[in-house]
Amino acid sequence: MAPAQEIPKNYNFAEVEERWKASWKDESNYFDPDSPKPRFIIDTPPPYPTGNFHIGNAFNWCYIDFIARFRRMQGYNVMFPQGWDCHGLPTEVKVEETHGITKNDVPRAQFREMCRELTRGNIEKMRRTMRSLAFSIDWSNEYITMRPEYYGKTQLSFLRMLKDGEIYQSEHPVNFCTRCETAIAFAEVAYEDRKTILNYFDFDGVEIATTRPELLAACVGVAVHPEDERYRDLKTKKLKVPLFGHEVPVVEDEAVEPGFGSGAVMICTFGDKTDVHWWKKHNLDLRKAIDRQGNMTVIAGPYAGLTSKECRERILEDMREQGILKEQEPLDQRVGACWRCKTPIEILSERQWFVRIHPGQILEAAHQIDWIPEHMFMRLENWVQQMEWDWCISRQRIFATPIPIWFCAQCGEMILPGEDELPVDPTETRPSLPCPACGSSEVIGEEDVLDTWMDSSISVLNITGWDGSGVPSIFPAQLRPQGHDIIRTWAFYTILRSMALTGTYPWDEILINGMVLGDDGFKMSKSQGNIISPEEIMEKYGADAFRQWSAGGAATGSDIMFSWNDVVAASRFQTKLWNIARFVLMQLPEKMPEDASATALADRWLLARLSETVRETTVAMEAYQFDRALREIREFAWTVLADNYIELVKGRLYADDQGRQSAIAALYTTLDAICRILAPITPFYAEECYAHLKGESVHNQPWVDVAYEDEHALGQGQLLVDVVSEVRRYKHDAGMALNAPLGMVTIYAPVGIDDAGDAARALNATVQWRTEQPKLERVVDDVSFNMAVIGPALRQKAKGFMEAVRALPEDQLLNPPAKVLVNGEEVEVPENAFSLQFAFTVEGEAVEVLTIGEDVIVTVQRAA
RNA sequence: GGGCUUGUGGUCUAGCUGGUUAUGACGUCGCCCUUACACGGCGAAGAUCGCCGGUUCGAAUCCGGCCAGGCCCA
Repeated sequence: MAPAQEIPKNYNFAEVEERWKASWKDESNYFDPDSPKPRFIIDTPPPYPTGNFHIGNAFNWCYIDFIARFRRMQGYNVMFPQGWDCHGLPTEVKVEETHGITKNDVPRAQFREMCRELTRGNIEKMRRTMRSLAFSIDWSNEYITMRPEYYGKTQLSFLRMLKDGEIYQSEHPVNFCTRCETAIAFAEVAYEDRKTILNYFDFDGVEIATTRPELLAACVGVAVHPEDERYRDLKTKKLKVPLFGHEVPVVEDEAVEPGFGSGAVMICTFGDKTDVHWWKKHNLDLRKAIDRQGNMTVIAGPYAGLTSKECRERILEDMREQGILKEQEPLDQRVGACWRCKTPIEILSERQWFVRIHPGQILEAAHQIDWIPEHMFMRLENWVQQMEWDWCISRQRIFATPIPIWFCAQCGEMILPGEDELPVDPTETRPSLPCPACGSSEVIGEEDVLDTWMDSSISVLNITGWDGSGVPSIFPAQLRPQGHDIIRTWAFYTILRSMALTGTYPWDEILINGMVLGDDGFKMSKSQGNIISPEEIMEKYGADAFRQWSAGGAATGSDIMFSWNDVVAASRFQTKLWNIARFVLMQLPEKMPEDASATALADRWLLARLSETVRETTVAMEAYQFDRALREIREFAWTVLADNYIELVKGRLYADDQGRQSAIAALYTTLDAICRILAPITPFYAEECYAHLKGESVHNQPWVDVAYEDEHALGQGQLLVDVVSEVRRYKHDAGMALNAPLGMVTIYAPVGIDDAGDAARALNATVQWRTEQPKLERVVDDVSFNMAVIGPALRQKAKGFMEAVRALPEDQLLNPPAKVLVNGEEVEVPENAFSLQFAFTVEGEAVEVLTIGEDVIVTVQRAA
């Protein structure tokens, strides 16, 4: 314990946080694979290494750190790993930007190395922010998806699923970004509102409305509603496509809306998802009019080589010339666009790799997981139920995990590497054996790479030590924390792959956090100008204040608005708490006596309240209700400990009599406990305070266990506190300073109370506790009813009953009858149905009368 | 258009398995620099709990409709 004079007057968060950050050891947070303790494995999100650990990440990680620290103190063997989801387009784009090249200007291997280099630097920047925020990450379990040991596992998982028939390649329509020149999954399609033009034109005698005339060359049919009278004669006819001249069938489909446009729809391969649907259903031809770069193909005839936009204009011009363009009108529509570059996506038919989706199996697994909050499960359910086709996992990019496959140049046979050869890059190396089918050694390496979700969806398999041989012994993990924005991606894909590779669900619980909004209530974005970085907050108020905002800013699961107010309030709480701690430390002796115990009423009351607080906080932490936990702690520390208790016992502490030992014992226990229950939320503050108190690290302490049951202390202590605050209020109202001498205060309470002189010193008055009735005249002033008793007991008779009681004469109210008459019916008076409020009249001397609750009366006789 | 979700004093927020005067913070006003703290203490004002209807003795809380916002999707 540090001597009082060594305790600085002000809490300097910057100095304290810097000092502890430098002295904490990574090893204290390592998961111990050999530990007999129950394990708690957290499948933490691997962020994309942008170099900027933003406030949304920081908020998410605060939750994780609260849990990790709390569980460690509770005796769990916690794994809090840190992953980095490196692959992907943004890094490729950034590299192209900074080097002033395009990815095709340099060899693939060189381009990858440039991406790796950028990523390494970005990861380092983000690690620094994470350390400043005091996240107790297990750095021995860090994984980086671009490293061979990780993407080798991605490849292994690919081969396993390929062998199991869960992965296949096929020519199928896929969402395609013509700017990025890659296929993308539905999860990567962002929808945007756009204005477009609906063009009406003559299609071999039938009026057709389309927003995409450039796809005319890809027209493979015309659809009408089966009951549409206008097109009755068309049914079996073929129509000739204008400008191009090829013939297409007319098909009937219920899904055609007769009211929209002309009621006849042109089917192209492919304008939108509905086209894909009809194309499959009616078994139509495939005509590819747009290529991977977004240019028109040879089937577009004279328009070949044009961009789709140029083609559209030219076709409309030609239609106008031929007099078949009837009308044009503006139309609002939602357009699918690449989530990264916002280019409208095309649906192209491409040879791609797919993962099979089994909706039933995924939902069954998802049902075995506890979703917090519960309703987030529905988001997954809705997504799974409306999946239309399998997950396209191949990408035409460079910085990603290679698909570990070759094709025989002679016979086309697929050649797989041995699992012990992984990782491989089939564009750089050759298979170790010749083609098993024809013996040729001429091979073509697959150039396509894997969707990055193929990397990140095995995060939990990676941290639990999956090596391809069945289910890891520490699988499934205990918890997956993540945001609700990636339920349909990361959560969904992880469940899918866990089922495919281990046959079981990946985690016991999934905790979904909300999104962080700017202090203006809008999503943080550059264009909105409302971005606030964790660094900016830490610089002004420190990491602990930021962490308190994370804990207390919103209920778990709901979106949270950033608020400087809350951060300032958090910082003030730390200042207050620092002063409390300083006061306590100054009172404590050099060495705490072994046998010190709390005996006085107020001291026992404090411990009983502390016990309640610890119980509530523990329940809240276990349920991930960090806002509730923090509220409990603040309420206890500020109101109960500082405003009530310390004010009450100050006199006793100064007086240096025998009661001082009792108070010191209570304060010591309490400060120790506060440090510990606060440790998961404000690790720096708790550590600093605990160091002064005990000279040890609070993070090595077990979670608080103070079961202090004392019903009497709880009730009587509360009465003592209420009396003191009531008399203080009286002093305040009378215009007296709170420490002004008051004279005589007499408290008439039903039970005898020994307050060890605390009330007298706190009020600067002579205080007498009496159990007899005061010699005052009192009259019944009002009746208050206990609805919690009356409601269930009397139901619809409640109203009449209350009227009947109010009407009783005073003597009957004081001695209530067993029954009262309600609408001519005798109704029994339930126990504790009502209580009386009294008004007092003063006799003789000038005595002020205060009442507390129902049966405590305080008289104040002011000094002359 | 569909699914989920939210709507509480000036601002943000708790409560929402129904029970008398609705939580806390910031802000506002008044008094107080009492030897831990003025980043403090003691008080005060301020809310028809989005609107309408229903269930109930009793609704911020349950049900239905409407209005407004958010997220995800078509």
